[in-house]
Amino acid sequence: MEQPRKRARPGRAPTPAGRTSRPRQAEVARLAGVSQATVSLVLSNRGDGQAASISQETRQRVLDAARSLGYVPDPAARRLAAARNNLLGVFSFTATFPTDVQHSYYPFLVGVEREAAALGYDLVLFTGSSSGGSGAAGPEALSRVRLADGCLFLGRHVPRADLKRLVADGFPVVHLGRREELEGLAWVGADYVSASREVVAHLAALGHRRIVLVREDDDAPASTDRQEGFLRGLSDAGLTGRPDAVLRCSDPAGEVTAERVRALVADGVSAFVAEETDTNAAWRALSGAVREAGLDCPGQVSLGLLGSPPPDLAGAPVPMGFDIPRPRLGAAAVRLLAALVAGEETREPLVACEFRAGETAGPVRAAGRAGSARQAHSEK
Amino acid sequence: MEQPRKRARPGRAPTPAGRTSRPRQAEVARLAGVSQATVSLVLSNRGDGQAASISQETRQRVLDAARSLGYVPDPAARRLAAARNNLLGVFSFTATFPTDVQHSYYPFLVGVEREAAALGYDLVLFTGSSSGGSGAAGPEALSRVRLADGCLFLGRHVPRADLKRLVADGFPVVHLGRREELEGLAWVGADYVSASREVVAHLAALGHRRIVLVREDDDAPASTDRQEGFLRGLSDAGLTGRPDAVLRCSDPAGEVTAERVRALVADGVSAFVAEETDTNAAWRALSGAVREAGLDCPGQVSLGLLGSPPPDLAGAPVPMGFDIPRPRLGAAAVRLLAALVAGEETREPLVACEFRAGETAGPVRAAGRAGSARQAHSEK
DNA sequence: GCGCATTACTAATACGCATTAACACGAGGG
DNA sequence: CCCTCGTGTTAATGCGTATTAGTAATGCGC
Repeated sequence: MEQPRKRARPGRAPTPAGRTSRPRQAEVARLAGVSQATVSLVLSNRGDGQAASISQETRQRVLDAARSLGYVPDPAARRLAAARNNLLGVFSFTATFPTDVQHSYYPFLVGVEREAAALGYDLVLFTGSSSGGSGAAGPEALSRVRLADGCLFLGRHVPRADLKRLVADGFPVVHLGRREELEGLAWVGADYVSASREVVAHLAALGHRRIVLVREDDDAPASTDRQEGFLRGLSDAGLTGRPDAVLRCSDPAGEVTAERVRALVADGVSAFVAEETDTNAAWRALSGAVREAGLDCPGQVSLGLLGSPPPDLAGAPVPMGFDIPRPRLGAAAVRLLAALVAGEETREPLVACEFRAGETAGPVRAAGRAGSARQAHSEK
Repeated sequence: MEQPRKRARPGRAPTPAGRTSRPRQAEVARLAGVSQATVSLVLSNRGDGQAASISQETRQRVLDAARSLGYVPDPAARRLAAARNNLLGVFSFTATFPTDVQHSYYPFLVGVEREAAALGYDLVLFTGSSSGGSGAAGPEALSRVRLADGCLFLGRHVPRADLKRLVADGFPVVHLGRREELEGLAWVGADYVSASREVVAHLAALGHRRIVLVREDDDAPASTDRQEGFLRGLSDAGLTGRPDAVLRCSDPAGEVTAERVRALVADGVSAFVAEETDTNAAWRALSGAVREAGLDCPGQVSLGLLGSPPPDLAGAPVPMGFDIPRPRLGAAAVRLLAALVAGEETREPLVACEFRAGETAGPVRAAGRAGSARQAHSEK
């Protein structure tokens, strides 16, 4: 009668609150007349496969009970119990849905969503800029992602330190966009090298012998890659890259003038390609200059854009070039992440771009010969 | 010494796996020479506030220990213990990120994300089409949303039955877009009535005495609301609504012709407003007819559009009217949902639209007095 | 000095699920 | 008839944290 240690149990109040709590495995178990453990066994084996010694009948009873109660496993508990919860995180340090749609990750998310759905994952969007919740945007912010099985990071503003920490802890992380500086960080990116190379190859196939790349004065990997692809494309086609094949300018609008273009054309250049950047300054300058110079675009001069056309194209001919398959990039990132979560060691970092024929490239005209370029055209 | 029941402890293997375990509160506690509970207390009170009786010294020791070990709380455990997971679901029966950006929920999501972040919630995106997770796309799909603390539904294709079920179970649900048919379902919508009223008020203030609403033959609440607001606006301004103030047509393009518009203007009508629909047929017909009739828009006739301008405006003057504040709608939905989750009973269904001055409305010209069409043109 | 309030902290849960040793029950095998 | 297997199910645990009852220690008033 002395109840040795019955100290009016501490811990939590019997019922958290008035909240009509969602059903737990325990409730499902009660309804099905089995134990909670059985429910867990049945539900985790759901896929069918090697039923771990649960009779068909029991299994069915449990499934029925679960459905009728609308049971859904608690992701947190699931995760805590060292399992997985079929949740993939998506984290961007800037807003994922910025007001300025132009800079959004939307196209990526299209692919991310589709692929995640296909692979059976749901997406948790961690709101990175959140100053809300508990505390500042300190380590807390990034540590929340651990609720998911793995996390996809968008943008280049992800704090290095936190990322490193996650990677070091063995948390599955994939960065969307090239990011080689961080050892062990998985990432996916577009293959600008091959794509640029392909563009050059197409121009070469159209008969162009002198092609000039207009790029900005910038050492981002995206720029470097394009240049590398461009040069490789040239050498593939047996066009030794003359030093003036690359026009690197800090002020495209000022440097790529109609005169200059005309001069280059007179010198034998028959095609130009511009790198793609945020502003697409190179492309704008180039296409503007060509128009101003009174050159017929697909006719006398071919143009290429190493990337997607600017959104404000509006009537202008679609440039030949390549499209960055953003949705596919997103999908690839998800696939990679899923593989990491599953413990596999897949590597699939680069996604191919799609060649876009466009309307700004055509065969070299025989009539378009120029002064010192006579030899170049002699084969016509 | 006989160890009554020491059954070689079941449960999990001593160490889950190779996972490099991050420090736990227990380790911090050991280092600081206190109990785990103390660590929890110190760390959860982080913000400062009313220190729950922990001495400055201990507090500091714990904080130091935590920092030196690089402790980060495990969100899964945190949420498990707190009996909520700070997750809000977002469910759309069509893909959340459709390829066709035009029809996307993007503008809403902008607000949803921002508000969720501000309130300290993360977002779980459920895809209706998703066959993923653990089950088919059947009733299972909708039941998955229960994994969040509450859920936001987008679009009008949400199956009634399932929604009803969720509501009946007391699961916090908010529908984005008016939805009154379902008892007990919380929703947020735009206040078309007030906005339409305001548009009319503006026109009245500019001196317009005869205003005509062009609407399609459709009984959607959105249409009805606009008409109601229009009529109220008229009566506010003391302009008794003549029966012919509303032009309801099943084929706007065919019915709203240049002739008809000219006739109406001749009859004294100085302003037209069109309702907004998917196709904006009414607006297109109206503005086309006015142009065709050779009427100067802000000068001889004022036009209004009860909604957002069509995306393909391209150079045409921005119509006067109102904008549906989609981001704010999203934000309001999140606020409402958060309130429901917290057990509050807030009601904030209608969000005000923003009046847009545009360029298609101007004061009535003194010369534009009615009578016959002759006068209307005489000032030319 | 004895109650009583206050302060500083700890012990003991509980959260919901996965996991696994252990048990119950028959079916053969010797 | 006992013992070994196999099969189906359960009891008991742990994951890492939050919470609360409880304890020890101190201070205060009379």
